[in-house]
Amino acid sequence: MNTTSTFPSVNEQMDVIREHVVDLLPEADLVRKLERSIATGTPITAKLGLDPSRPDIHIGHAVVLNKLRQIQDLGHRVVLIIGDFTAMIGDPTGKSKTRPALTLEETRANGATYVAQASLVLDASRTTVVYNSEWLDALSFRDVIALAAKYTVAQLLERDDFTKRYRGGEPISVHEFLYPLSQAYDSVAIKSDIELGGTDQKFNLLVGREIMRAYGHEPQCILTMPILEGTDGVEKMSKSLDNYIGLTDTSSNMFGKTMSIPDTLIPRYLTYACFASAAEVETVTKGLADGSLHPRNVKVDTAKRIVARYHGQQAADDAYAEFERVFVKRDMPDVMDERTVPTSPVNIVDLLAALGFCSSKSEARRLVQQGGAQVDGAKVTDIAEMIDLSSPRVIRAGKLKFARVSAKAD
RNA sequence: GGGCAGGUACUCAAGCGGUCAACGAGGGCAGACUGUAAAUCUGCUGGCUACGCCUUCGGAGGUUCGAAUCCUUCCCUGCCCA
Repeated sequence: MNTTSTFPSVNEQMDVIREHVVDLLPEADLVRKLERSIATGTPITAKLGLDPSRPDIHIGHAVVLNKLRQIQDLGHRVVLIIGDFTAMIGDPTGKSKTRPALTLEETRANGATYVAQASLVLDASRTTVVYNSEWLDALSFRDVIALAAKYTVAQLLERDDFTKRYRGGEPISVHEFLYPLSQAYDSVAIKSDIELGGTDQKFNLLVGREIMRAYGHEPQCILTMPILEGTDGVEKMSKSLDNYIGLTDTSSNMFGKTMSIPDTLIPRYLTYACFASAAEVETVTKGLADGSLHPRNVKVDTAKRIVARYHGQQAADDAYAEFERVFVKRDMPDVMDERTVPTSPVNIVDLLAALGFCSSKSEARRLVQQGGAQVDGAKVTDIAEMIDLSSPRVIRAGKLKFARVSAKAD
């Protein structure tokens, strides 16, 4: 391996790493690590912990992944830690639906899915994937107590949500206190130089520093990225809130979802989903404020860039054309799911439910009665209407759901 | 271990023997208006073999013609005392 010339200068690296981050602590330590990295020709290790109970990645996660990619492009390496250990335990309180207990197979499968999606952003050649059960399973109860002895309850209560829940009289289980510690122990295990995460992870990342020090390691630096708001513009992007843009969403969906974000979010998306330069974002923000730029056009541009990032420029242009056709000219989409149903004349309500467009027949009934159902572009408002599917018809439910449906040929 | 306060639909939160599938708010969905934005307005928001039926108000029993509402017991949470 080549040595010192492999890496850009410390200043250049710091400029890249610092861009768009919320916290980078402590910068001086990172400078020192980078200097040593250059001197020894050794890449630094950047850590990211992943929760395998939710393997779907969206562009909110991609904010951190993009930053990791930048660090990789500087010549460094990334270690993805799949948190299979905690995922296998689940949440003993049974109160959190976000942490169902997974089997070993599930954590492996989800981990693989996660890595596959993360690879859309990361440079696989500089990425290592590890499972934290590897070392956490090996700890004895004695080890755990020794670990727990290195941190105090007062320190743990500094964490925002712990404080709030404690003050608000809400339950906090002991194992929840242990999670930050186990995550910190991961840092010890892989000797990370820097750990990345969303701003909501800041506390946990900092615990990693303390614990590393307590185990005689050089503490990691921490880097946090903002939590990107979901398409509703208020809540953080998440699968369970269904306000997310998935990395594997189709180009049209990706485009459409981006178009539905509130205007106020455009600069955020431009910055964190497109990694546009601060100068450009500044220009756009100004343009939007003084009216010289139309929000809709800026949003189109943003949507195109997001789609291009994951599907390529051609797909982005196509998605835009499609969007124009369907939502501006109110025409039919060019491509849509082809579906078949077993019987031919079929009741509209049964059809919508069978297609999965509505989760129950009652819901389908409501949709029809409220004028949200169309067949070949014509509204169907009678819940008793029978639809003839001997030839394919285009079924539309609400604004977004389309399918070309025919009766099963066999 | 003792005392007190609680556990209601996606969330918050009313209800305290029948008129309760359960007020209200938020969220969500649909429609109008738009730029698939925001704001606004309207309707809907447990399920079904629908003018009726079934399942829901922490769990299990019980009282009653009838319970989310009363009783017993169990589970869970918070606070205070030990």
